[in-house]
Amino acid sequence: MDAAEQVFAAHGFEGASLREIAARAGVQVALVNHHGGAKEDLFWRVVARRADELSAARLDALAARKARGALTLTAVMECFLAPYLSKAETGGAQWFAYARLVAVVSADPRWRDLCAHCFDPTAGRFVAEIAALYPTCPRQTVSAGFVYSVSAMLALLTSRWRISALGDGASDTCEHLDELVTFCSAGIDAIARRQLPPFAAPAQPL
Amino acid sequence: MDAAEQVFAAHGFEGASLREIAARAGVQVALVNHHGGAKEDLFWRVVARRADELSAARLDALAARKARGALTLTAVMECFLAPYLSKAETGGAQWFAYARLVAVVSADPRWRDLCAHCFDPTAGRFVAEIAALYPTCPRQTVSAGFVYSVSAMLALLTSRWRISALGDGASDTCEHLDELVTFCSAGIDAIARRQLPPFAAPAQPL
DNA sequence: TTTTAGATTGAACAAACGTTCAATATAAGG
DNA sequence: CCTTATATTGAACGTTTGTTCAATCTAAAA
Repeated sequence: MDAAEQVFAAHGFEGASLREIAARAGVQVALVNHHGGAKEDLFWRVVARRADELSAARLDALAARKARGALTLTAVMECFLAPYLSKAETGGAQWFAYARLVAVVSADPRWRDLCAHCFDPTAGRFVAEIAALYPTCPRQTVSAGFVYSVSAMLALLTSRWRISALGDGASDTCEHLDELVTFCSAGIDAIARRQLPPFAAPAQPL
Repeated sequence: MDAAEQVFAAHGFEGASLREIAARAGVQVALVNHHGGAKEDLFWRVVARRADELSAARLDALAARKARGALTLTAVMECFLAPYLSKAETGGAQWFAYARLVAVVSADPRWRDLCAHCFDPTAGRFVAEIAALYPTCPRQTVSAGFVYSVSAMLALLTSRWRISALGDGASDTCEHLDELVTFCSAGIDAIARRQLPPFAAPAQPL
C-alpha cells in the first residue's frame, strides 16, 4: 500500500506500473494483484485509505474552532487547509505522497466518483459553513470560490517549483499556510460580496 | 495535430496512445510517428503550437490596457485570464482541448521544462507587472499569489463539474470570468498587504 | 502433529504499447 | 513523360503492460 501510494503519486494512474510498485515493496508482481485486486481497485483503496483520517482532522479542527466562538471565513478556511498542508509537511514521506495523490485525483475527471465518495462530503460541509456566513450569496458562488481555493491548495504541492521559478528563492510549505488562508479568504469574501446591493453587504469581519 | 491535441487533453500523456490519435485522425499509426517524431516530441509540438498565440493574446490585452491609462491589479489579472477562458469557451473544440492540455502540462512536474519554455516568460511578465503595483511586497509573495491564481483558472476547466456538485446547478465558463478575476485580485491584494506595517500599506484601488 | 487458510512465488498469458522499415501512392519539378 | 521527394500504408519488431494460475512457503488452529 505504501509503495503503491508513492508510485501513484509520482507517476499518476496510467504512468504507474504494478511492477514498479512491487519492486518498491520488495515483493512479486502477483502479490500486488492478490492484495489490491485489479489496478483500478488498488488505486481506489490507496486513495480511500487515508481519506477518513484527513476528513476527520478537518472536521475536528472545525468543531474545535466552533466551540471557541462564532466562526469567521478565515477560521473556516484554515480548518480546511491546515490539516492537509501540515500532514503533507510534517506527516512523513507517506503523507507527503498521499497529498500529491490527492492532487492527482482532483485534477482528473476520471476520478469524479472517487472524489465524490472520499472528499465531497467533507467539502460540502465546509461549503455549507461558508454559505451560512453569506446568507444572501448564491450557493453556486460559494462553491466556485471553494473550488478555486482547493485548487490553490493543491498548487502548493504540485507547483511550488513554479513559485520559486517566477519568484526569487525557495519556499517552505508551512510558511505558505497563512498566506494561502489569506488569499482564499479574501478571494471568497470578494466574490461573495460582488454585485450585492451595497446596503445588503454584511459588515462582518473576515 | 488536432487529433493529438484532443487525445492528449483527454487522457494525459501516459494515457494517450498513438493508435487512438491515429484512429481519430483517420490515418495509420506510422504516419503519426513520421510527422510528430517520438511520442514525447509530438507532445512538445502540440503544446508549443498554440502557446505563442495564447501568449500574444495575453500580452496584447496587457498592452491595450496599458495604453488606456494606469494599470490596476484587476486589469492585469483580467488581461491574463480572459484570453485563456474566452478561447476555451468560444474558440471551438480545438482551443477547448488545448486549454485542458495546458492544465495537464501545468500539473505534472514532468513538464517543468516545457512550462518554463512555453508559459513562464509571459507569466514572469505579468508577475513583474503586479510586483510594480506592490513595490514593498516581496517578489516571492507576488509569485505565490500568481501561481494560486493560475491554479484557480485551470480549475475552471478541470473541475467545473465539482463546482456544480458542491453548489446547486450548472455553470457557464464565461459567467465565471468576472468572478475569477475578482477572486484572484482580492486574494493577491490581501497577501501583498499582509504583515506590511499599516503606514506602509498603499491605498491604491484594486 | 496434522490440517488448513492465507501469504508468496515464479512463470506464463494475451493485449497493447512505441517504434521501425520496406513498399506503395501521390503530386510537384524538370 | 519521367523523376524525385514526400505522404502514406501495412506489417512487423521487441517491450511492457495488467492479469491469471498452479505451486510453494508460513503460521496459526485443531
